[in-house]
Amino acid sequence: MKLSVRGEYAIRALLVLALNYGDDVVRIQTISDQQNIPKKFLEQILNDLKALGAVESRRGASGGYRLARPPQNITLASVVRHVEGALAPVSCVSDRFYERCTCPDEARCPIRAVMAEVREAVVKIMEQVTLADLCDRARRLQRAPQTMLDYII
Amino acid sequence: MKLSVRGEYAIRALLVLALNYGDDVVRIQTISDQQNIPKKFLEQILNDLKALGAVESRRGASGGYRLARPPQNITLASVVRHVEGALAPVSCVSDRFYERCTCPDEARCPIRAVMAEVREAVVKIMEQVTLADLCDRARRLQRAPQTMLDYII
DNA sequence: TAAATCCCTATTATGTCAATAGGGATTATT
DNA sequence: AATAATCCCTATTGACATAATAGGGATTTA
Repeated sequence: MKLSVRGEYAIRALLVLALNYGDDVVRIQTISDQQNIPKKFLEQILNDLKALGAVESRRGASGGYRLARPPQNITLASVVRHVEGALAPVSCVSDRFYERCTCPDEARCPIRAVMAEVREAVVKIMEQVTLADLCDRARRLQRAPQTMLDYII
Repeated sequence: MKLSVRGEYAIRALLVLALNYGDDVVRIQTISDQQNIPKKFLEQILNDLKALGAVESRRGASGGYRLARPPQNITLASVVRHVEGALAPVSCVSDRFYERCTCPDEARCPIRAVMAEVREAVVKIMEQVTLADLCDRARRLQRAPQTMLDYII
């Protein structure tokens, strides 16, 4: 039930780009510094996100990355599915990454039914939250004084 | 966002024991056959579940395993937490398996806030569903004709 | 006493993950 | 034209986790 470090880095990097949406491109080095992400590792991840159509890049001196689409158009679900794979806790309830499991009768497996509910709950959140939402939250959290934050989570 | 094979085996084995709750003990071999689980691997898992207090065993000829508590008393959350660890998608939002992440400001991390929501959604289901619920579902699914099952998921 | 079980530890094979390495291609600036 | 700064691409590594196997020991029943 875990997101890999790679997936987390991808979201953190996209958040930086989303916060700079409309401005100039952002260098890998900058993102790496701001977010404590190993630069070379981040290179791979950002490059991979181009295949998703989430980011685009400019090469050469004063090059960098920016979002290829408006932030309200990029969901967490699409990002995680692209860099990690299934959102479902077991692949036998996954829509796009389905694999048969080793249980004797999949159609009558009660565990599968529960796992399908878990999947739905996760997907519902991840498909609904966009990079624009993350930006909103980030800005709201930025304004909140430290003493308030203790009570939010 | 994935359950390991080990965790899946644990639940499948416990389901078998729950369906036989009140009867005699069940041999590893029987569970292994019914559920297509490698016997030696299953040994380790069941033994580990004793530490959780979920199962107890009788040794020797005509030995085997049975639930140590009523099935309505054993939640999926407790099982998965014991054999796998955190239910949370990232450890910085985990209650019992908390670990600080590498992001610059955890208290103001908007990603963390979303991940906390995902955690809540998963925990809500996993803490509520017990082995007794799985038994109910199993029996209901057993009665359903094949043609109905196509429409359930 | 023999057979069937659970019990325990060690080992292995495989794969994944996170990161590093090393250079190539492109572009802006001087 | 030269230089420096960036992105681009592939390969490799080291560490770790996972899934399983192996081999015997302890216990109980028949």
